[in-house]
Amino acid sequence: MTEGPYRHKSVTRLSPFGNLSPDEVAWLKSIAGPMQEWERGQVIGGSAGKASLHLLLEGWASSAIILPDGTRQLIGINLPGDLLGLPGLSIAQPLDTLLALSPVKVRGIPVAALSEMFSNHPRLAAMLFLISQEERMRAMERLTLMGQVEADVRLAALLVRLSERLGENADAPCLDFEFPLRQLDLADLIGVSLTHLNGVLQSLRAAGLIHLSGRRLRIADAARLRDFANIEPWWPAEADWLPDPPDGKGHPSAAGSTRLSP
Amino acid sequence: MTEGPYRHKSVTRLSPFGNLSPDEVAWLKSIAGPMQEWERGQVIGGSAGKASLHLLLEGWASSAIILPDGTRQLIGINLPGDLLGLPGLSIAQPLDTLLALSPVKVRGIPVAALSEMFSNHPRLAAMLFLISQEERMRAMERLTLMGQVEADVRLAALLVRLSERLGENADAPCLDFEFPLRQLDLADLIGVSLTHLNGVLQSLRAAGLIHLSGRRLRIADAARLRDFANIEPWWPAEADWLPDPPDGKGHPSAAGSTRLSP
DNA sequence: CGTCCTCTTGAGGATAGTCAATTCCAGTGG
DNA sequence: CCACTGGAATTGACTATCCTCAAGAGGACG
Repeated sequence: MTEGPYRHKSVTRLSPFGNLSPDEVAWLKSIAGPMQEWERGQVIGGSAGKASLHLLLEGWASSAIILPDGTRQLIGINLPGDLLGLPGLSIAQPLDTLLALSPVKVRGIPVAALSEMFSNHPRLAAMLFLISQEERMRAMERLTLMGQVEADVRLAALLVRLSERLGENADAPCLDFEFPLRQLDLADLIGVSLTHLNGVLQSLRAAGLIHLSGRRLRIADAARLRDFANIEPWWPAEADWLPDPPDGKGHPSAAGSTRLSP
Repeated sequence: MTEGPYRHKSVTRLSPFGNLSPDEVAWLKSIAGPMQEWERGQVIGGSAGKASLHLLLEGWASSAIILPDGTRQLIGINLPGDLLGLPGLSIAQPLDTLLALSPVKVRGIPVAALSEMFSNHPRLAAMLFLISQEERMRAMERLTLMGQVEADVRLAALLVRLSERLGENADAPCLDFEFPLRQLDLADLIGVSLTHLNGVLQSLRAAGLIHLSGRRLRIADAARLRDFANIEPWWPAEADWLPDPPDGKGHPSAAGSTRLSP
């Protein structure tokens, strides 16, 4: 029972890049603080403006940048297993705020653990590095969509990526799932007004691409939705360059093969 | 003379987070491949679609995502000292292309060097990790501006951040500098059409905020420009958690103090 | 049965895109 | 010295996406 939450919530986010050794798993289990819970709409960590690291165990969250006039941009959707707060480490006055998009459970991670990870667990550090690059690439894609395509395509792309991530463990997009976001959250994700988002949502519904009601989303026509969004499936890289695991189990060249072999 | 380029082109990008030990500097000097040059508009590395790492020595570059219809989004501006291509490591089929915005000089970095860095130079790895987080945060800010403010403010913000980065070494924004970008590049950076960008540029000129002509940009009123852009100055974090340098020179708690002490 | 949150719809207006034509300017060659 | 050339910058007219303001409807919950 103590193994369960770790296998499924935190370690799975690292394991796509290589199987973890027992030492690595044990260390990961040792660094997280006590469980905390936050309600939808609350700031994870209690207050904005100071850096903190949190491992998301349950629920959906988002990093948001809130402008002086109160408007906000949601950067992306964070799912269980994600490590929240890394970008804030790089800047003296953090720009972003961690918001709970649904009721969430998190565990704090002390920043000192990062130092220990880089010193004593180089392979874990490299995996975390890769995950961060992946999230950076996701932000780049969202930036591109924001600048180059219209709101309806942006919304479709957001939903496609979300269904892909939710289906990661099954190696297939998840087509029917709990959907805690409000329309205002979607509007702040794709950068349009609530009024306009509503119209865009209606058009996707009218086209028979999605069904959204009662906090549940069903993707009615995944092929046409992806076609409309005009994006390719997202495959993680084969990370064949990672350092050896400390105990020598498994060849690094075999790392990541579990997900990528079709 | 062999020391010079490294001090000013590659190592300066890492040193804000802590002074480098001789070992670290020597290792950094050993990993880069031969110098390559590319013309403005060319794809650094020769062709899009395959991951590669390059250290930018001279000129301006940009990571771009090019959509099937030919439109492109420039993610950000890369300056000498930047390491290009990191996000591409995380995804099997890279989304982005590295473009030369001016004539550039780069040196290739083998991916295997990353593995060695994580294993044998943990402090350098942690610094590179932090730099990546900083670039991720920059992408997040640009995403926010794209979604929440209008084109003229986006352009102002872009120029403010650029002047800050160009003046990093002097601890003050650079207000008068060579500016190799074409208006089409600016348009693809802030996500508007060339026609519209031209109008926005005119309005900034008419307001007396900037002077741009003949491949040179002068910021005429830095205070009002920043006020118009509505952004705070960007200060790197004090990275007081980095692992110790291998030879024990200098305390980690003093790392980064050189830039942040006013 | 009211209250609050959320979702929905409409009208008018501002921001930004497309299309098209013109000017400017640095090279380049006659 | 001057026409030719191609990239870059500029301008205008028209259209479309998107925003603001406003009002109303549905639903959960006390």
